Amino acid sequence: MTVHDVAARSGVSIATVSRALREPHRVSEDTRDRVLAAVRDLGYRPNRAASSLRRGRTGVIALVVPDIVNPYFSSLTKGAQGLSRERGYGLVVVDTTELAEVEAEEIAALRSQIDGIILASSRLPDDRLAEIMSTTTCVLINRDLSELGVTAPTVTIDERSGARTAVGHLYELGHRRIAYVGGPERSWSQGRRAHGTREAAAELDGVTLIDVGSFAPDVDGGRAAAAAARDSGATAVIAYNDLVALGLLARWSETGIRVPGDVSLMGFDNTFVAELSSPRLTSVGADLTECGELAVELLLERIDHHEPAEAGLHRVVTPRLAVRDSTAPPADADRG
Amino acid sequence: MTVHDVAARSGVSIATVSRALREPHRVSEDTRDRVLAAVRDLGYRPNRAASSLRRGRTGVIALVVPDIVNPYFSSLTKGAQGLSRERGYGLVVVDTTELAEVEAEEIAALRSQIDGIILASSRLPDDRLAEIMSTTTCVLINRDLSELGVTAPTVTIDERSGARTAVGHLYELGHRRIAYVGGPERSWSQGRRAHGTREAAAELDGVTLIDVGSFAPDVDGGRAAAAAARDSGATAVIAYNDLVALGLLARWSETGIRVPGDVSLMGFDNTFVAELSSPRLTSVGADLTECGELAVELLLERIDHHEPAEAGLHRVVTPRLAVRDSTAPPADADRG
DNA sequence: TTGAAAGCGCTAACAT
DNA sequence: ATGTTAGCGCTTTCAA
Repeated sequence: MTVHDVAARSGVSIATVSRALREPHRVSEDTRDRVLAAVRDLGYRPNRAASSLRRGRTGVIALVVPDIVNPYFSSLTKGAQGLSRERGYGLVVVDTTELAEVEAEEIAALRSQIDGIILASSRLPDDRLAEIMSTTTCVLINRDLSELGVTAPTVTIDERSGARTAVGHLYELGHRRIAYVGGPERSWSQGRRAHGTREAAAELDGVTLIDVGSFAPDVDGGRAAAAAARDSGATAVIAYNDLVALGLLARWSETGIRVPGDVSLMGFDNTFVAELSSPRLTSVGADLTECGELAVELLLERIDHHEPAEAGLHRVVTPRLAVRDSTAPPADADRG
Repeated sequence: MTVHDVAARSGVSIATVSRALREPHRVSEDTRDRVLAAVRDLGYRPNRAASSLRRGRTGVIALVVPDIVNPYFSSLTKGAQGLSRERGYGLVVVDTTELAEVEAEEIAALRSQIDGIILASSRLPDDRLAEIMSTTTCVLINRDLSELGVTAPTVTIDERSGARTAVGHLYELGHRRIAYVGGPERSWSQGRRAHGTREAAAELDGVTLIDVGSFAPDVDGGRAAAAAARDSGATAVIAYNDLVALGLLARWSETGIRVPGDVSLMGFDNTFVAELSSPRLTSVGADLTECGELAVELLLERIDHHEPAEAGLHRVVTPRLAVRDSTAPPADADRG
């Protein structure tokens, strides 16, 4: 099935077939109808390879994530996939298994074969990333190179706002002694979240924030932090993410500590795992599906309208609070 | 960067450049070295669109899944992605959001633009699927059309074996009254798992299996089934999948029923969520990453060696038991 | 072992 | 409004 078949069937030239498909308005209504009818009848689909070769565009974009099994990234992927499909673009997903080398290699391999790349939570150092940004059409998620003078389209989550929301929620419940169980020190989100909680606590009357330290960003990290978090004497604990919170919850439940009876607990990210436990986790997080969509939108804007990597191509997503069952007023609330 | 640049730099014709890359053995060692050096120096990468157009192959395969956020499918995706990358193929991921229509439409759109498709847990009816199989290079995961006379490459999980393993594990612990909380009636896995548990129970001395009914395959389904499962009087419960098990666990914990103290609990699939709870879930499941890899392997075999859709292109993966903390001997074990 | 040349299917100038 | 035509970059006969 080629343009020739369609042309023959509808009695026009192949150029008209191509036009009827790509620029319908540049063709008379009559011919257009005939061509489109032939297209339908024959089940014709333009050959993407030929089109790509000629146009210099592939109609494919890539999404690079550290770990697709992580619900954070699979949600992002879902959003990106949905919108790119809607816009007629193919989405190639690359899982780097958290390895910066794999990421760099894949980006290099993909660069010339696709129209653009979305890099989610890149594990690459700033300088390598800046270099890539200058030679590739791409959008960053969870990364901001503006301090480096590199102005790239980005989707970021306002982690500080999220941290404030988390602390504020606990404050309003009556908590004054709050612990924060941190994630990996080098993590971008961890920096923002730790800073945000500290800052929010400092601005609130009589709130003490205890930093429990850095832990692995998974259930085991949470389990490892459980004792220290409890010993901090806090009436409420904020975990680096939902998985860490679940780890805390699991370990505490094994040692007889009740949530929210003895201590309130909050997660970050509000992924679906927050709904899995008992009590269900109160969590604050951005709509990751939306983040994925925004990234695609930004990228396609840049691709379709040939927009340069100007400033203004930023989207900041504000995390929202999902109150569930793991937070409640502190036990001594009515006494205090 | 084109073949011409490389040709010029290494003093050969473009044909030789192409050969040095695609059929190294058909080029003298000397020239080959020179060409490859030029390739490296220039950072040349063959243009995929041009190559595709000429060869009639795209070097891209697609993976179609109902829901990428479901850990079952994200694990599958991870495996498929890893192997296809290793083999030099791009992987386009499509999330159908559980909609058969979207699935059908996407398959039609992709068909001519890629080398093959992997359909995971297709939501399409048998006849539609059979039709697709006959006109497309593809591999099925979790589906078997052989009863329909359609012989397609498939990766299936031996659900019956898994069910036997689950029942056997509980039997050995001393359980004799076992309940099964089923998933959606129309689900392929549900049929096999329900049947397998029933069968295994029938073969074991004095085991009663109670079918609690069909529920949604998620946490809410588990919560909804909690009372009925408990009222069945079983000393152990097998859930349709890990999420359902987690729902049972959560609801029970809220109503004062202890696991495994009062009742043992097993999940299916052994996804990462089984590690999230307290107690951690004993679960039986196949290595989904491996299933994804197998599917890619099967598909590439078919693509690369032009193998017809012969029988023999089947892989059956046997689920393995992961014993964690949610199963233990029944409370009256030493009394009985 | 290497080179010359045809063309994969499409799009976009250019011509009518 | 429509047709003619020249390639996009590569692979692959065919010839040398």
